[in-house]
Amino acid sequence: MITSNKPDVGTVTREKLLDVAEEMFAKEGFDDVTLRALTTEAGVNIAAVNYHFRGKQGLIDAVVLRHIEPINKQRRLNLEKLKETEGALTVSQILNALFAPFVEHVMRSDRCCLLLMKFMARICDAHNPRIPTTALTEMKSLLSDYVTALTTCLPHTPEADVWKRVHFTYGVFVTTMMHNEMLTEMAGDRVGTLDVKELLDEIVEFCAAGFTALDSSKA
Amino acid sequence: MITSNKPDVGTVTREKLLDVAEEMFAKEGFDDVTLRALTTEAGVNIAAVNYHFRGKQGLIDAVVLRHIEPINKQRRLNLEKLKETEGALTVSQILNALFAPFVEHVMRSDRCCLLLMKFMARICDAHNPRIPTTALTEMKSLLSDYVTALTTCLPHTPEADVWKRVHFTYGVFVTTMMHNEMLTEMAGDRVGTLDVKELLDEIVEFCAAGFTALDSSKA
DNA sequence: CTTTGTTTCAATCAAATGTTTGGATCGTAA
DNA sequence: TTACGATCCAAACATTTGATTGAAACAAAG
Repeated sequence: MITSNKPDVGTVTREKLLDVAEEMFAKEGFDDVTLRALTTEAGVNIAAVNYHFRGKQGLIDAVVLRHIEPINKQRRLNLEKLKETEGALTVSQILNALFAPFVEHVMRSDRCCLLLMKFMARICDAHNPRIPTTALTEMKSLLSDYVTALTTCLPHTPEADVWKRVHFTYGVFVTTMMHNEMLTEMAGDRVGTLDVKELLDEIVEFCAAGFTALDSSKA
Repeated sequence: MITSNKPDVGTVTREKLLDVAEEMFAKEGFDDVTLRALTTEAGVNIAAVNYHFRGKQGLIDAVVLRHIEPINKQRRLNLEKLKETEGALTVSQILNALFAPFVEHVMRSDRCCLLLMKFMARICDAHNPRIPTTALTEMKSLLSDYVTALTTCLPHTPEADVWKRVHFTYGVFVTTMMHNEMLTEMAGDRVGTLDVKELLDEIVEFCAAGFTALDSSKA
């Protein structure tokens, strides 16, 4: 045996870095967080980032994949399960299969909901060069399958237009997650008690209406 | 007389800076464009930025306000004109009054449509500290008036929920404008021939359906 | 105790960036 | 021409940032 028997020796600073990075990246974005601010907040020497993650990008990769992978796995599962059900699917069902894993992941975490939402929204910015490419290709392939499913239940909408509408929906989702503090402000008396599940249902209903309305208007 | 009688003497580098800045900011964002890259592209000395605009932020302010002000002015006009019409307004009418000035401004410009769309999308990122505050307060006040108008034609939706849906719509609009190159890719054979007016109509129809569906489901 | 591998730390490095400076250049008016 | 204000420019400056280094601290094994 070379290393110690206590499994978490030496991994405490690594975990600390991941947690603090996640929080600060969510609040300020990947580029606006300096390694100095991050390591100071974590109570860790700045060289630890290079030691444990081979640099800033490595830290970003680690903290991003930690969240995005289980969510996308569940999304695949949901779609498979949905395909097995008999009868025609509704747009709402499919959109829900796509977004519910996100909500479940957020609520399962012991972390502040609003912060995690914001972090996930930053991950969804597919044009940010800091997002690891492995996450992007997986996301693209996943969306492709969802578009196929959506096309089958929108008889009058060509697939190219379904893509466009998925893009619209994606816009609603990301912007809402990113600027969620505006929603808590609007909630009035129930400040801070933003129900993520409820919010997702509203988004799904809003977008599903858009899908079906444009489909029937082409009939 | 102190200065020359030719009105555009000495303003050529100023204009050049504004034009190049607009294009590069659109493509890469405010922070990712360095003054060196910008002035090199413009064929101008780097000190010109400080001389003409008192620094990078001053340049950003100038190029942002140059576009946002005429659009918001037209938006106010449209809403006033709409209020004067008899009978109840539709959600589509109001959303159109909000977005049409943007399209008209883009098409009136001699600049590349897609670039200008992207630039405007960046301006709409209200949380970017580089966006001049004067533009933000105007936008907030403007949106408030539009929400009031929307509330009157959605009898079952409380104003707080109208705000939420406006937020959704804003998300569709901004994301679509920002990542418009994805849409041209999807267009297939008609690559590059993205019709901005047509695209806006689709967005309005998509979102209007979401507004009315959620209103009637509460009836 | 000595050795070995892992982890931490203060200090330093190299590159990039916005800003500033002091003088040169140019056009115009007296 | 001369004087003057506006404009331009090469060079330098101060700061920040991610990365690196070499030694120290530590724990476990021999």
